[in-house]
Amino acid sequence: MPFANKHFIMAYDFKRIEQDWQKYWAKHQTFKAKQPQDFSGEPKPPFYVLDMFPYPSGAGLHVGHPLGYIASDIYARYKRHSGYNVLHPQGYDSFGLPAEQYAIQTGQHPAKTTEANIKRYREQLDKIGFSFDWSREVRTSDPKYYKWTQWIFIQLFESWYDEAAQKSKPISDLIQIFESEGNSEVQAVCDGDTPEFSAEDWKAFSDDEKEQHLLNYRLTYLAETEVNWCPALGTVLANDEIVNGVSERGGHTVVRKKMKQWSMRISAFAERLLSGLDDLDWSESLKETQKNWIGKSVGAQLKFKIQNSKFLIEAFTTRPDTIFGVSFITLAPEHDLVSQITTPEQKEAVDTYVKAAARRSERERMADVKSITGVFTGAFAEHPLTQKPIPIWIGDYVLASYGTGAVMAVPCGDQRDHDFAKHFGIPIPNVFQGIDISEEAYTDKTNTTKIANSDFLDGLGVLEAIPKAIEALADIGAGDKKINYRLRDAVFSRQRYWGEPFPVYYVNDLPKMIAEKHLPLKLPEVEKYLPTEDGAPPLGRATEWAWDTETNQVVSNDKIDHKSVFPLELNTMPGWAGSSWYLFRYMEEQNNRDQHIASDEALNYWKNVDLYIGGSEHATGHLLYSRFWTKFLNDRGVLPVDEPFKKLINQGMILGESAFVYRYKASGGEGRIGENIYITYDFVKSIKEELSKFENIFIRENGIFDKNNNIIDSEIIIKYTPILKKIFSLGQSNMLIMERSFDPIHVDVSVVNTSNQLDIEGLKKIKPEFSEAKFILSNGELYDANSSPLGRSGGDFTVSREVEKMSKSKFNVVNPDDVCEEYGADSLRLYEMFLGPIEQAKPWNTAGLSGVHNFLKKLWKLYSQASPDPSQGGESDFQISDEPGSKESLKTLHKTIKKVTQDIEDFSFNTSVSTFMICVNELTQQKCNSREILEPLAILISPYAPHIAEELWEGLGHSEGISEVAYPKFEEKYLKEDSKTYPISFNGKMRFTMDLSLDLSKDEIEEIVMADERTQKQLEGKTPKKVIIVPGKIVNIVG
RNA sequence: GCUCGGAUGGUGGAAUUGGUAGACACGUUGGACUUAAAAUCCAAUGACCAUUGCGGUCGUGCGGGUUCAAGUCCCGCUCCGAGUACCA
Repeated sequence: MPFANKHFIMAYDFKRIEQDWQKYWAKHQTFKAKQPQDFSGEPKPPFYVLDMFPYPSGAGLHVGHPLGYIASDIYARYKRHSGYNVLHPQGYDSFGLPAEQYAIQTGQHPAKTTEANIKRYREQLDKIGFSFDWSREVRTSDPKYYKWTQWIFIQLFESWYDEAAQKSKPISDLIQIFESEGNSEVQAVCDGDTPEFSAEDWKAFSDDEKEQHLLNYRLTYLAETEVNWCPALGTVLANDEIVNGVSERGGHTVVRKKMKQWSMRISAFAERLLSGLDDLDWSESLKETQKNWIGKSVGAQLKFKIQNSKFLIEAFTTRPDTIFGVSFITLAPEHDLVSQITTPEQKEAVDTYVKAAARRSERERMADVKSITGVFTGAFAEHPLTQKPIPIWIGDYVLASYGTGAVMAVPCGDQRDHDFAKHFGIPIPNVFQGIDISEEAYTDKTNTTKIANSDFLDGLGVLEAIPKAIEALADIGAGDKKINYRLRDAVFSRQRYWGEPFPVYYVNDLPKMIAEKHLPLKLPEVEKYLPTEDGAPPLGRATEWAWDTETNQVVSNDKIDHKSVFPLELNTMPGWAGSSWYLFRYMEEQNNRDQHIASDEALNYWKNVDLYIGGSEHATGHLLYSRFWTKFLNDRGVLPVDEPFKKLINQGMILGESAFVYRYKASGGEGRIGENIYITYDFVKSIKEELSKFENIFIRENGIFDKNNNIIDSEIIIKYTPILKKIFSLGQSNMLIMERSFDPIHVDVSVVNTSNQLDIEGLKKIKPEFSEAKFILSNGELYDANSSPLGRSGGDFTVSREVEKMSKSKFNVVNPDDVCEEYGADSLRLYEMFLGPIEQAKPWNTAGLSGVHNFLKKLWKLYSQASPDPSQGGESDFQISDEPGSKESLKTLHKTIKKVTQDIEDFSFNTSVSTFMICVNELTQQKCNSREILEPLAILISPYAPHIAEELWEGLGHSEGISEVAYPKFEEKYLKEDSKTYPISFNGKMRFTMDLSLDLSKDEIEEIVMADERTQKQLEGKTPKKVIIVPGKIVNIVG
């Protein structure tokens, strides 16, 4: 902490207390969850509280990370007090890109850095006093763990999806069906271009052909998918690694290119992923996000013949009723047919366009609605009902990965089609009765809209026309009803080193699985973590990366003979592989994990996560993938549940308050002062305000002028003239100052105090580039390397602040270790909760910590009237009376029990901290030291501030820890009120209050209120029109 | 662009089912204690007007609406944040 070198003598010695109890918990394994077989008598009901999987980054934890952990810890501790056997584990999602990037830069093995990062994470977590059961820790990069990730991959490979049964089934079942009846009848989810075959055909296929066909059905399969390819780096980039269309590292061009990759057939589960949401206790907004992501839409898939060609274009539409309004078709530039149907005259234009489109990211294309681009292919499709020719265009607003990559464009009914048609002068036929579509499309879908100019659909409402149109199209084989999902199959290959290897080798280019008993297939060693020179993934650098099918071992690549030794897969799995099933691994204890994900007893006992807390940024990634894998593993009998997380709470982000110093930048060639002058923000702020009036300012020997050479005589300028002259005294007689003369530069928040003053020497210590810098202080003095830091003449140097995401690169990270050091873990825990609602984003402000810290001191005092000085080795001197609590104190206590219990159930932790503050303030006022009150209070607060609670509990004379003591019971009788302070309002405005008995009837209240002289004064003799009385709430007199 | 959130004093936030806006803290100011500082305690603190006192007007991002009563419900906007399919 800035400038903090204070040693207070405090009665509440949090350092000693927190260390002692953290040791005690570790020694007694206080938070170790029991397995069902561990209970000798009556078993406790299970309750599973889980935090989202942390990635152990090199930066360590900042105060934003523990927010969710503290909330879940409070809930877990509360559940222990309420008699549950709580499973509250923690582990690491330890595969990932950052470790690999670091490995590329430094050559260090990612396993090594990951190990070090985990160690640091653990130290930081331990200091906060979480009630984690560490005996069950998992790490995704541990071969004992990823053995089972690989195993699940194999199960997916060995499965297909039976659409009729809505269930995944073993692939052997499908083979049987193929043998007996071919594939024409089976309702299986498969690739769009799967050809039909009979039982005879099947039997006649070679083994390789059979395998080729089965790949169309397997739940994980190889397919051509588009990736962001960076030729210069020879690798595929994440969208994250692309900034403004070029690679973040090096700024190289990125193009989209097709690559053969593993995919997961998550789309098969779309309907179940959607309907399963209904039974989940998740926030409506999160469910809504998933619903929209899955994107179910009902419509028709239409086929358009292409004139003079054997090809068909398939397009999905939700508006088959507008079929007579089609005036063109747009294909995605990547669409397979583009090269086949483009006419020679249009070839050049189309090729150019396709190339340009490949350079734009999908997101860019989606976001950009303003520029309308496209090219005519020269080809025409045929309208299925009118046989009229329809021009085929390509346009980058159509995405290849969405639907069929083709749009049947109806400009009168869709705004983008309308814009496109207008831009290229394509006709816009109107199919709506009495609607003007000359300016914009008409997108209303209600039945009151009647269809026109549409042959047999004329006069029908939209909702009646849709089925009729589908029927007509189906009759001539041009289309059918179809449910479409936006959700696409998930690409599962990564061209990375630091991930799970696929348990796959290739025979004749066809993938074969390594037998389960030979798992795990361990990650090989490589000399560099970069892709190979010819663009293969990093595993292409491994010299020992071939599979010997006779010895069932990884052997040297030299031995590859494609007879018994085959090449292994070079890609690795994505981050979400390990995190999609980790919750089930925790259910089993470490020593019983070899033979399975977890034992059936464990899986059946814990079932799924009762409470999951994590960020909403996982809404469409992790939370969808893990639901998918859970459903799959449930289908295949591995898991007893089909949803992973019953209740889910999203934690908001904690933002950082970045600090900026302002560097003077000489501009326009007029300034020759070094670039290393920093100016206090008070000054920059004032001068910037002035600049908004004058645009820029010239400083000359004879005064300060605006750009028209008029002397400026503003107050501020006069005030700052000495400083301005000082800044520029270094030689220039003619200086220009403009808005951009002051560059904000991030500085570390640790060298700035709560009054926004910079510790210049501190900054120089951590940032050597500032050692020669000159600082202009608020009193106009110059502070530089030559002037003695001790000789400062009272001037401050201030910074400006801005709320931003907390990140290392913005130097606004606050480390929880520092907070624990200065205020203690209990203060940190309380403060993180006190900051605001758990689900809301909020800025971190260290200054506020003293509030909760003071509260803990007051709490301590309540129990120990006169504690001796702990630095003298004094024991806590608790002053507890065995007298019963006063009526008042009992009321305070029970009010607190009621509110805090309700708050925990509602995850409203910030308000419970306030409630504790009110409670302690009241009890202090009441001079309460009764055991009857203070014992339940210690239990109430123990989920929030467990260390102090344990210490108080011990001080109260208990030898067993507090963590499983029964939670206090609320009793209504202590809160009984017999009167209420009524607000008396006139026309809705409160004017005064009156204490009235709650036994009074409406009429009695009215009588008393009307008789009051204040009422008469307000009414000024007038008779009120109406008097509204809500007993127990309010009186409103309407005049 | 699309999807999902959010906006209340100088700051973080509170406010049950529509019923006393600003609880609880931070900060600031003043005071007590002290040689002094820290710590601690007490008081004031939405803005404006009035003031000896009583009091009054405005006020929950903006513009409308419903209601006896709106931070809360409805309609239309503005700005900010997250996600957008290879960051985790």
